Amino acid sequence: MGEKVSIGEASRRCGVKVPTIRYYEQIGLLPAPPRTEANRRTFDPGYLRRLAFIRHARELGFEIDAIRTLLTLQDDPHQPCATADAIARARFAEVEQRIDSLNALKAELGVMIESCRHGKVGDCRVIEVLADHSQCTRPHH
Amino acid sequence: MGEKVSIGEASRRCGVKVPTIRYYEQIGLLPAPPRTEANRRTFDPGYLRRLAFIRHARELGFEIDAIRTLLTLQDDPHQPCATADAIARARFAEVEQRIDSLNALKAELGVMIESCRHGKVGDCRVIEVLADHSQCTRPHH
DNA sequence: CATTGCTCCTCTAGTCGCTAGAGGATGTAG
DNA sequence: CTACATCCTCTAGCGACTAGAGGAGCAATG
Repeated sequence: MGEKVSIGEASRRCGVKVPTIRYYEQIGLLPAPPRTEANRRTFDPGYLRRLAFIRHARELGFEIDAIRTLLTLQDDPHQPCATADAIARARFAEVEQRIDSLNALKAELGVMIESCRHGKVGDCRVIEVLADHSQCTRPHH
Repeated sequence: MGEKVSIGEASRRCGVKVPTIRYYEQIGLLPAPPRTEANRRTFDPGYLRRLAFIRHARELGFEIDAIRTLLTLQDDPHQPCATADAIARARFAEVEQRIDSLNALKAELGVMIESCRHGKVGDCRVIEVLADHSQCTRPHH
């Protein structure tokens, strides 16, 4: 079944851009794949799985370094998964925090936009609120 | 009242780090302030207001380029504020989107963490879900 | 067989918004 | 007078890519 594919095909299948794949190889997140006689990279199914793993983890906002750790964990299935769990939990906390602060932001922006009466800049609440932090409803930041 | 202050004082008052102030000057977001005889920058109250404006806008997530526009708008109070309004609305939409996608992410991470039974990596749901996108509850990304 | 056009290769440099550090001059307190 | 803080300029680095130059190979059509 699984045969070797070109970098373009790997890109299409995994949803990772060609230069990004090369970049991952360059920084050592992925090993250098074997080449054809014409010096082109060839990707086997295992490699594609790793690539898809990375893509998914990146979408979930994990940093490259965290992914590096997760990948090495994945390679040794007998290790306890406490590390993987900790990484996921840390990311969860980050995301929660980020949501909170974005919600505060959204409220702030909402007030700004609401109270803009679309006149001249001189009376614009958007500009005014930006100019004066003390007008913020909450000390969100 | 308003007298001229040093870069360190400006930094303290506006909550913008010293190198960042110099950086803003370098990229032309702020004008080059006058200097003392000993070549030190001096900041007057008007400059400090601009700096505070920038800081607040950055906290609200506006990009430097947007801030550049907002600053020039601020300088001409007779212009209609439609542009400022549009910038704020665009940012609002961005924030909303970001919140949505972070909520999806949070759910995903929550499921991962919940179903990790803290055994070996080989059975770890965290690793497993990352490796297989199709296990995601929703096609959030 | 030749040409066209796509994919691939390497390499360097750019993006954004800072941040860090070197190396040196000046200001302030004890 | 001597510390030490603050200031100056300049260059380089961060993360995670992205863009572009310049060149080679491969597949399909005429």
